Amino acid sequence: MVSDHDEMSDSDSARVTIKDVARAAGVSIATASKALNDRGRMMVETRQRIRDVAASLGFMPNAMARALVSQRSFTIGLLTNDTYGRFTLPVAAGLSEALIDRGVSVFLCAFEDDAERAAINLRSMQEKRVDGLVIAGKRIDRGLPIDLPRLPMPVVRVYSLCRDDEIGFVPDDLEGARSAVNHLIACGRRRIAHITGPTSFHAVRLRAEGWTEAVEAAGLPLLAGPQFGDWSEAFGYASGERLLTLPASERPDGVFCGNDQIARGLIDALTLGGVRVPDDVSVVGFDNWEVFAKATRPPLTTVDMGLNELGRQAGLTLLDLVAGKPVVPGVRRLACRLVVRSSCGTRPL
Amino acid sequence: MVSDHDEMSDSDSARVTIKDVARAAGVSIATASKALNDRGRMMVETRQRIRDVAASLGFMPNAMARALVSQRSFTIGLLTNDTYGRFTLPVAAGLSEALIDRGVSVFLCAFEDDAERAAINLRSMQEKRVDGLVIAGKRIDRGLPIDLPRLPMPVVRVYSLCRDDEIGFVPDDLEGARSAVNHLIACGRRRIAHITGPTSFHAVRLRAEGWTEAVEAAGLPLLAGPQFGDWSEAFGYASGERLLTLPASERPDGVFCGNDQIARGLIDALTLGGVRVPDDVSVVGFDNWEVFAKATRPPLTTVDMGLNELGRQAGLTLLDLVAGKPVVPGVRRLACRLVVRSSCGTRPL
DNA sequence: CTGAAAGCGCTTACAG
DNA sequence: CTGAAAGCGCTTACAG
Repeated sequence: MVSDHDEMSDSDSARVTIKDVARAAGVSIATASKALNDRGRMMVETRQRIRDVAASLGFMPNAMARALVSQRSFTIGLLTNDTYGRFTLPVAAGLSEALIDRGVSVFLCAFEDDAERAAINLRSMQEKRVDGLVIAGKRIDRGLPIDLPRLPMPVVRVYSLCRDDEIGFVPDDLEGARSAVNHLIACGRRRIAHITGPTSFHAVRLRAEGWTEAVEAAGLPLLAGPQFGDWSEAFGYASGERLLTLPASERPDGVFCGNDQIARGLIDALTLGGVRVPDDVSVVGFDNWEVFAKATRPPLTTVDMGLNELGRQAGLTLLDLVAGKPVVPGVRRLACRLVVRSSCGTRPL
Repeated sequence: MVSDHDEMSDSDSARVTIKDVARAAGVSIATASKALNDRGRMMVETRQRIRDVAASLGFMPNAMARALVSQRSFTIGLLTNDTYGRFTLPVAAGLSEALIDRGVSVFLCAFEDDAERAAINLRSMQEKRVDGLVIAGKRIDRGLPIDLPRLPMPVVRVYSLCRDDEIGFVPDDLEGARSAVNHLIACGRRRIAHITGPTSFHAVRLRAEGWTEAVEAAGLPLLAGPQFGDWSEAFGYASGERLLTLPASERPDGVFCGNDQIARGLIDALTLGGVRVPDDVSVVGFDNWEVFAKATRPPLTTVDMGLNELGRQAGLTLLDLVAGKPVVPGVRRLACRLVVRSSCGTRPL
């Protein structure tokens, strides 16, 4: 049987309270509190002695007691419907990293798109008195399947739909797309196609717009326009097979794909059909999902959305809000970053 | 400026305390508490009236106050060094789903293999008085980069090294491997190879053992023995190219791969070399990482480790421990499940 | 410079 | 059946 944790020795830190520290140091509780929190004025030796005693006793302040009086729990909730964390995980990593240094911990509430579970999680966060909420989604044009009835705490959104009076962080898809296309152009490509996901996604429309703008700005042809499909490797593969049926003169020499999976499928089909990447066709992806991007043959040049940074910024902004600092509402579009690998060949200097 | 959350109306639920409920219902605080917690004896009408009042006021009990007196925070910590969540995310999903129904929330503490950050997170969990800790890793033969100095709360491990006197949950790699090989045999394969990760992983050794046992039990040849390499698609691809150089008679007709990425690379190389999967060679993977397994051409038959269930069980066991129930120490190996897709052909009935 | 007291929002014996 | 009181572990004015 396992019960180590309740056969406590005297040094059991969880049970040491500030009262024990005060007694051991021969001071009052109030003084102990002040010494440990570096507040008020007192003799340096007294302060140091109290701290030494606390350390030797293994004292750890009870955050819940502290929260009760300070009305700050030093916790926040991360609500997401992205259970498998394709987007949320990098966001969560950036978020907690930024917050842990400030003593705040994050509750992870992930639920499939199930309104009831969402409500349970939300209620739980309210009872636990989180200082704020980060709401993270898996697309920028959808909210979560809960309405948030005037929550009594600040909310920040990440990679999710965001009303004008709310605060949100999303990647700058438009600029990311432009940089992908400009890279293809810099690599000497002139016939640049765009193969991407379903038009119902706002991200798809933004990326297509970026493609259009950059292609037109360079005075190049828009070819057949963006090819919309779904986000899968299978669609990329099918698109590749279609390109193979084109006469070589009508084939694009560069393809900007809406995500890495499409790019992967496309490259596989081209390779199998004897078209060389990047020699014959350059390909750029979107997402920098490393497990895909690095494993593609050749490794994929792709656009990184900076999800980590999105999480970090969201966390810091939420903290500002909690502290009562004024924050301008609206959505922030954070810069994407092109990660160059080998699928476009070398950019001429 | 955004500050909705502090322009509170009277119905602001976060500020409604049990005192408000008691006053509005015309009873004492103690009575209100009893009514809301369904404890003690009292007139049903009184109880109901108090509840109605609480509901109409939007009362939500302050979990921290409650925790302070009950000495139970109804939170647990999930400590992991698997920042990108390949393993931890399914575990976390299973864990929180099992716990949310019991009112317990989970703190996510992910850190790269960085002892200092680990220590900060651990300390934070202790100050927040989590009821217990789940420690999740990314391999079954390594602990986290922290030593856990006799923690004052129960600990359960998932997908991580586990001492005999601790409690841990891991997948049954041995049996999972056997079931993969037996499936190949049932599909009529006789020359079954094993291509897998580095021998330094205990999981690799267990899976190789399962392969050996199942192959020998069927009276089939062990061929060249397991081919150890790394976990990458690139290694799978190189292995496929090597198989292509073999005379057809010496080629395996079935391959059990140590993970899905190796299987993916292998299949790509075979396909490119004109060897058909599953017609000429059947392939089974390990992990059921859906984004890979489903996108492979053909879709991959593979072993699912049941990480969700691992998380669920870990959560429930941790709750037992918290409740003081005796739990037999040691590591539990949970069954894996073969997910049949198309990479092995049809199993003859 | 230090301490006694009140209070954060609850629950739990214990009286009535 | 109901309520007054003590207490969970802290912090924060406020006195001394």
